[in-house]
Amino acid sequence: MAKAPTVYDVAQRAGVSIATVSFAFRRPEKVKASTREAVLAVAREMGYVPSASARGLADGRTGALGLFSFDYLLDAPDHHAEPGAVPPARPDTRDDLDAGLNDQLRAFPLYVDEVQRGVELECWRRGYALLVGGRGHENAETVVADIAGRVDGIAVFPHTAPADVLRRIALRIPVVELSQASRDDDLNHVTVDNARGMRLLTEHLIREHRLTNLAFVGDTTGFDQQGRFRGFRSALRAAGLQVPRASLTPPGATGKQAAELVPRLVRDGALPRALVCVTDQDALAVIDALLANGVSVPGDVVVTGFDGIAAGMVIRPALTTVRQPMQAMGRAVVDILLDRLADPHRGPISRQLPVSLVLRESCGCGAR
Amino acid sequence: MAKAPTVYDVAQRAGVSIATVSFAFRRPEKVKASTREAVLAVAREMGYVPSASARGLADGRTGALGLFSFDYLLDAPDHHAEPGAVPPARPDTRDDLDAGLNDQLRAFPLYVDEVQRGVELECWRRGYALLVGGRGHENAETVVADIAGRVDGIAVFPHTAPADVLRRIALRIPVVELSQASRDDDLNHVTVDNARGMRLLTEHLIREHRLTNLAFVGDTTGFDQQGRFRGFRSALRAAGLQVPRASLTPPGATGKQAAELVPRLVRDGALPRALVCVTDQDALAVIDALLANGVSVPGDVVVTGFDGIAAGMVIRPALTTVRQPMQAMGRAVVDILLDRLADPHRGPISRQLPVSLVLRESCGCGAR
DNA sequence: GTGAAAGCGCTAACAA
DNA sequence: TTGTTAGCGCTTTCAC
Repeated sequence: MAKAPTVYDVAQRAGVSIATVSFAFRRPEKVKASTREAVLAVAREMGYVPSASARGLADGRTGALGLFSFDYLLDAPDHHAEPGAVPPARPDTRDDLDAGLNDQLRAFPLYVDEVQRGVELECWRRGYALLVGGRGHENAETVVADIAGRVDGIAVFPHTAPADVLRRIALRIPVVELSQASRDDDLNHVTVDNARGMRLLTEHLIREHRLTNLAFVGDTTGFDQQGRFRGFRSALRAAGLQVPRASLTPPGATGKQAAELVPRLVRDGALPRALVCVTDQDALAVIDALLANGVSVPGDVVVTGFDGIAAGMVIRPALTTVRQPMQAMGRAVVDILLDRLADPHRGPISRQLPVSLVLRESCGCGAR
Repeated sequence: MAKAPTVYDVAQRAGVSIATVSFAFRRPEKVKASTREAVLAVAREMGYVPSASARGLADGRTGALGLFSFDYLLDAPDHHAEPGAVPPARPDTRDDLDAGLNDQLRAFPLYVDEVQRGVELECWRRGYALLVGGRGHENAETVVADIAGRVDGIAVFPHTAPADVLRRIALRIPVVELSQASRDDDLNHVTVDNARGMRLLTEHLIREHRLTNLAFVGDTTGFDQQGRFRGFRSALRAAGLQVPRASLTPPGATGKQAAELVPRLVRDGALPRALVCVTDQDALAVIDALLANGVSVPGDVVVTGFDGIAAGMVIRPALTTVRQPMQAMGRAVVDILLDRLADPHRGPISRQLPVSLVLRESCGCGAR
């Protein structure tokens, strides 16, 4: 690994000053065409690659945006394998449709992946690089600060970093959080109309499927989840139905906990006619548990989700849900970040993108 | 957006020198506990975030790895939408299973996504940030050099950047290419045994399904593709069957071109009994085209792929293929990069991971 | 049109 | 244990 050639090396070899080398790259119009050609030729020949660190230091911008993401796949089957580990030598003839629902669904992109895809594409389109970080085995606070130190703006999923850390970071660079805005953070936000989406869905269940006994499943801790629960309740209230006070699951419940709810409800004969889940992932886990307990979906119990992840269209019965425009949300994140970068005096920006109902089999619509 | 506090600000406020501030973060053991606490407290209070650019400049390392990727999704339906564009207001009741195969398959992760996932997870696990770039609307050469200037090591997919650009970059930082090694590049490589995988698959078709008239479909330009074609041919040769000289498609053919092949073959009554495709994406396109032309799969024509992408287990008939351990390949990439970083004197590393046969419906195995 | 030189914020000798 | 200081490679203002 040879030492990298620098502006000095190029300048010397080309017989010009370092300023000219720099200008040849950044301000071509300020350099006579012939000198520019000569400099670029020498640079190419020497394999000169400008140091982003030096440039970032000099002009105060890094040209990169950051995304601090989940690592929900950390416990995926493949994860703990050593990089060089040797899988079984004989052909894998196992039918992967029998491989267990969870493992199977892990093969599909989830919410964060879809959003990340949008962020990536928009970053590249606008000429920015994207620095992605996720909390691995380390301290989230350290990692998010580390990323923040490397970029011109950063996006975070909700509940991934402590609020005060984000607040401090937001003092220096624009931060977009992918959730509804809370009271008065200085962050920018990209979100959807959670309440409306869930209200539309609930109304559909009530009006089209004539359901009257609906329960809510999943964590309602975050702002978005609260919005969804609110939408659920308002639809029930408007229809004059009984309005549950809370989700069937405790605060902070995971999909696993949602699934564990099922056998209890079955045992107690307390299954409602519909289980309205706060996310697709919860819904998929619930459907899996219901089927495993001999309960038919949507025959005995209707199940719905929220997000619109790909796995929902693969599972049987296919999942009725509320689709968030995940990729567009990722693009909006970048758009906001660059807006704020272009005009630092602007206040926080919040963008709410529309949701749409996706009616499939699990509510009783469509082909069985 | 306030100006970011620097070491100087923190040092002044804490009444110490900048070296002490720096040490408080990087060499905690070199600073008396009480001063360290005090410094860290001040830093936290002021919202100090160290500048990665400055650090990178000073110590010559950035703490990030790079991945230069595809953007094969650039023409996805969602792509050209403006970030704030408003989708239709009414519920989306369309059954997305009818939405067109291609749009549907785009919802699933492809080869590069799976590999990228592995790179991400391993980077995070080892405490590195990951800078991802893809060729957007810009010059690939510029972009890959730009990324290279920001990281300690970089991984690239084959054919994404000109060979001489890579060679120059490899002079400065370790580069891993995700393909079989060519004659004598100085790059590191992560790959699979393409020839063996394709030979196993072809042997399966010959022995178990008694097929004798097999053709190869897809681009054979790259080293990996060549290996697959070689494996295909060697299986045919060993079985005493006729060995085609070339792929049915011209060099550089895309999945679209592979699909366009189908109507021609149908019209000419020249359909072979099996179409062995060089990638899953080609195979999916071919299956789609066959079904659209009223040809049954695997009844009339057997189709196979190579890669093991998720879409292959969703399509009907489910795709028989050769699975690459994509996530493990991503992890291996990072492993190699960090090895080379730790020992710069080491020569290029090539790691070949094993493949496995995945027998599903499209070859005639399993449930129809 | 080109060059000299002053930083950008941090790290790590070396001094104290 | 802490402080001083010389870079790291680049951008950019100001002279020439």
